[in-house]
Amino acid sequence: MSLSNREIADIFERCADMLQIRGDNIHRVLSYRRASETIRGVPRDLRVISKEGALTDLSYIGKTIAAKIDEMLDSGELEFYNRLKAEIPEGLVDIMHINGVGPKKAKLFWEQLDITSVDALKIAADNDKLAALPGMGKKSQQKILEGIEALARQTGRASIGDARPAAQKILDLLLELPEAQEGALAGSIRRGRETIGDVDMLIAADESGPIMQRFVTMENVARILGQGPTKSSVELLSGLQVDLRVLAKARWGTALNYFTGSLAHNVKMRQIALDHGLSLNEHALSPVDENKTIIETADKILCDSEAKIYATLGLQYVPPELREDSGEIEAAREHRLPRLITIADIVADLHMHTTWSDGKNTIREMVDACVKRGHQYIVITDHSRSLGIANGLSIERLLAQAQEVRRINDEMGNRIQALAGTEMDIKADGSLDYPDEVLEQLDFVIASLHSGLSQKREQVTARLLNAIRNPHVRMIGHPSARQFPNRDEVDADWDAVLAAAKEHNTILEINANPLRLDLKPELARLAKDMGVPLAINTDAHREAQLDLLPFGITIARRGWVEAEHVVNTWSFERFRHWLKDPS
DNA sequence: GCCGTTTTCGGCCCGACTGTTTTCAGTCG
Repeated sequence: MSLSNREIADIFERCADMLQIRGDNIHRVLSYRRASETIRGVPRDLRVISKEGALTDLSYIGKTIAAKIDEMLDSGELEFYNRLKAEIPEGLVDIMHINGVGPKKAKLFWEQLDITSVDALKIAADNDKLAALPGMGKKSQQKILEGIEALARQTGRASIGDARPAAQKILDLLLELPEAQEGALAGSIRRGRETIGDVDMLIAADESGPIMQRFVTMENVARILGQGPTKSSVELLSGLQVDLRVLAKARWGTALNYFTGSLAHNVKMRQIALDHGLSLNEHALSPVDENKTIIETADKILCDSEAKIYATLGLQYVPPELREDSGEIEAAREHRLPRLITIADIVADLHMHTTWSDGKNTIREMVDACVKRGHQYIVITDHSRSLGIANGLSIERLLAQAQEVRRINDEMGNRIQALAGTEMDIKADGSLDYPDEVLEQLDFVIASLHSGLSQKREQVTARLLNAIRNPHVRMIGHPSARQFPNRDEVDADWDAVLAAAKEHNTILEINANPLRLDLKPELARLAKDMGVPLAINTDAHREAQLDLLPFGITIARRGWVEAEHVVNTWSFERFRHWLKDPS
């Protein structure tokens, strides 16, 4: 019984928590945390990487942790973890995840009151048992009760599709105040993570009081987690936590950089700053002495833009989406960062639905909506006959729709090119939903997984490969079929899928719908590196969803993707020519 | 436990806020 990447990452994270409760060296704890994060970001199967003997090529995976990974891959267990569990009750890890409780408090409750579960902690707090403990008090006890309630409310991370607009609304509200000079979203929203743990935002102002007051008294605030002159935190009724920082405009660059993260990127930036004899924090770059202590008498370097920080440290400017310590610092040092794709590069949308299947707008309405958005060409791609729940098209209806699309295309003249296509099911048995003689009558064929998503790896991989090898299939839609928050990606051999896509020049989609965001960035980056053609599409089921493209662009940028890799940045002439002769 | 343009040892980012203290420890990001 072997373990998946995610299970291995989870175990290392729990090891880190337990080591921290035990009071181990914090840097040893951090090593396990970093290893866990690295593994979460690895798109390939650890089993394969292990066979290649390349585990220690991954960042923060050394000999010791590589051996532990191998142990888990071989036996499905980790002796080290089992020993820790015998020593430290696992329930303490859950206790540690209560807001306001860290390793020291968890250990205190365990040692003093023999508390080893969140339930037991709640009972102790209800019975006023915590307040008398050293370092505790009535307020701390109350905070813990609130933290336990918040834990129950939490539904995990929010999707960027929900969090980004909600955060922008709050920021816009605060920017109406006369004191607010400038504002920006920071943190994982600015980096474009698919899911958001909490919201960070920044406002430049000389006087913070009125802004903080407005912030904590917004009508959708459930409780105030903290309020100070430079930093305040609230929990919204939706359960989302929002942190606001207010600072002077002259320090905008260092502050925005610091609060955008990621943590790992910041750590490397600080190291590089120290190499330059400078200490980097959210306020400034400050000269340090040989003990790395800030020289208070020396002039600090204030940065009102992020560009100034990177320039001062001899680095190319790093776009926020790349700031994950996944090679961007090294590339910036050598000035070889990619020219990331932007929304302006997109000239087409190759995946959308209409009332012919489960869409809400007619073909003509969608075509007009795309003209309005400036697209040069689009493809109408309704569902195929097996997807009954989505009113999938029979062969007769499919061919009738193709005629209708071509008629409308003629009507449109040269305002736009509308092509006839399909989003065809890759059925559970691996066969395709329409025969070749039907597919050859269409301009563009997408093949997608919608069923049999929990099949074994060999089966799913075989289905994807069969679709990729079909000469009429030009694109695989939302290749991993994941959906936030609940549906995991399918288990497939992505090395094999990417290699086949490269060989057959089959496009892999980056689906822009915030529920999907699929390919995920890590796989998009692998695909790009291999030269697999990509496309960024909305999969719109109604006109308004045509505006979801920016979410797909963000994902592509996180995958280091440039415009050239994405076929729907190409002119219609080039695209049409490529369809005929993809080599 | 990881890492190296200070490379096999000796480092490892740093400040704000809170609640408990009465100068600071714990937590968080």
